Amino acid sequence: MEEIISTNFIEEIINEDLREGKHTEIITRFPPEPNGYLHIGHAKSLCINFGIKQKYQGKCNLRFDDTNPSKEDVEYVESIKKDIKWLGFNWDLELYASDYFGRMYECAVGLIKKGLAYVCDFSAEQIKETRGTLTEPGAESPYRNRSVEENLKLFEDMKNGVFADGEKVLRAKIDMASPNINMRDPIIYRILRATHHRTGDKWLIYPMYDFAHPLEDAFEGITHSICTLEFEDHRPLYDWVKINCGFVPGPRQIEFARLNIQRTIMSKRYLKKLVDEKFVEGWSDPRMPTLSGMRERGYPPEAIREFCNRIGVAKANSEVETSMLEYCVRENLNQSATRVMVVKNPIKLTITNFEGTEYENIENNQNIESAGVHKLSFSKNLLIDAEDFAIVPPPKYKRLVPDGLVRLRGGYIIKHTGHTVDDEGYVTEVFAELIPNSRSGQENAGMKVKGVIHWVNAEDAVECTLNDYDYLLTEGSGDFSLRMNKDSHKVIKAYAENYLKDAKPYERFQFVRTGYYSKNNKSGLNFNQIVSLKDSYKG
RNA sequence: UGGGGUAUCGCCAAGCGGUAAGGCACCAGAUUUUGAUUCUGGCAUUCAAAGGUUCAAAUCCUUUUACCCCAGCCA
Repeated sequence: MEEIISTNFIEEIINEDLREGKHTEIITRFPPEPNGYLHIGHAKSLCINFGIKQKYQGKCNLRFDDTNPSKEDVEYVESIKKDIKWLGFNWDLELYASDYFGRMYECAVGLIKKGLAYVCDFSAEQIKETRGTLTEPGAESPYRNRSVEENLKLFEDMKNGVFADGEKVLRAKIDMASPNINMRDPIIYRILRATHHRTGDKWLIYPMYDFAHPLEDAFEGITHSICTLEFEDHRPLYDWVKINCGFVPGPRQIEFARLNIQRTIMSKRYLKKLVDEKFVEGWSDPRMPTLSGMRERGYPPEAIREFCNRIGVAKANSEVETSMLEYCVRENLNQSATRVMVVKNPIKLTITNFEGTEYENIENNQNIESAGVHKLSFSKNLLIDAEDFAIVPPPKYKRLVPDGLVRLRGGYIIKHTGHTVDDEGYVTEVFAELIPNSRSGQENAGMKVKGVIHWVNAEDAVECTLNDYDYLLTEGSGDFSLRMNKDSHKVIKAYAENYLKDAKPYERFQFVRTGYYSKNNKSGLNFNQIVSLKDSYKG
């Protein structure tokens, strides 16, 4: 096989394994527990695992790690599948840890027969008490030296429902004095009477992660089992199970640093709390950092993948700035989104020297020649955004001012001639006259103007709602208390070009900000710059 | 205090003994009918710190420091 250039440490490991002839095909897996929706952190793992599949022309399985029925639900398996597809990945095999319960049981029996596992009668409290501490060794259980026959019988009884939940557990017999707490006779099977979303009430005992995971990987012939850093301490146990159940050399566990994004909640537990306590409308609320939430916002899946490529893979804990993600979204939308004019806070603009109706050709996307144009009607009754006219302009203001000139994007240059204000001093209507022959290509088109503003024809503009997604759910500085504002999700009423009327059924527009008007505050995404319809990204 | 990890620009991140890639952010300028895009230029004499080895060290050795993870019958 020809040498593959590696771009991160995981690929380096794989390359070395390949060089040493350990494998002929590389197989990875994405193993979510169906207890919540996928979020941007999972996207990183997805990109790593499916990226390896693609790079080495191997395989990547989707395996639901459903070993704890008390937390899992089919709703989650469906959402997970949908989100992975949306992100653009195709798994080879769709598997469930629960399909292996029988084989896992046999492996446990095998361990007992080898004298490497025993049934322990300790209560949860007793196990905790005898586990020792970080600095002190644990104490051996008095049940540790039961005979193989007795253990076999007891374990079978556990399976057959002879005992109550928590009455007994199966433990691996390793080393209660190990400095690695995971090796202090870890529990590998517990009794749990809960209806499993796939196996129903067939099983009363369920394997623990540390026992189940290496077996799942081994059963499937996974070559590289990629997980996050917190499992580094579990690797000795992973290998212990693998070896003692007879899978040698078997899969190799590799750990990488999970993704953290500045001020973004990335823990399933807290995301679930937000959903359960109705801080949001659900897992797919556009404020959520879930893949489905991002889909609702109009984030293209390609942008998320690009983000994952750019942040890289390493073992150092890090926290990526949100500007990195936003950049990827902007970069993609810049090349794909149809530009549409939208006025979010409308004031009337009356053109005093124009009658009738004309049509302007609006470029769908200036960055793509083939994107074409669409028509926008023009009349004397227009709407512009309140922010685009200022009686007293702030410094460096580039839009309409009293007696000033400004270009209506895609149309004429206009000159301010007057305006009216209400009792509180807010502008209610602006009057202007257009400069004849000032449209693109015409003789007066070259006039110097302050800037270019958005507008819509009041006579046929459509009302729409926009998500003001300034607000991604964020944690308060330094703590995870759920004190974000419930109202932080603004849905703005706005007016858009009539062109959008027939676009597609939609409830809300998503828009992306490409820069704020204020120079020192342009880290966000820009309102009237790029508009993408969320439906265009429905996968 | 036991064990396992990690430290390279504000944020990610290459680098694997031969004299600090790249991206984001930021700054300056040019183009521009989106204050966008695009384009050009600037942004680590220094790699957590201190010693040492070497002609040569971010890379090797020693010591120190900081941060992260582990005591669920969760994953």
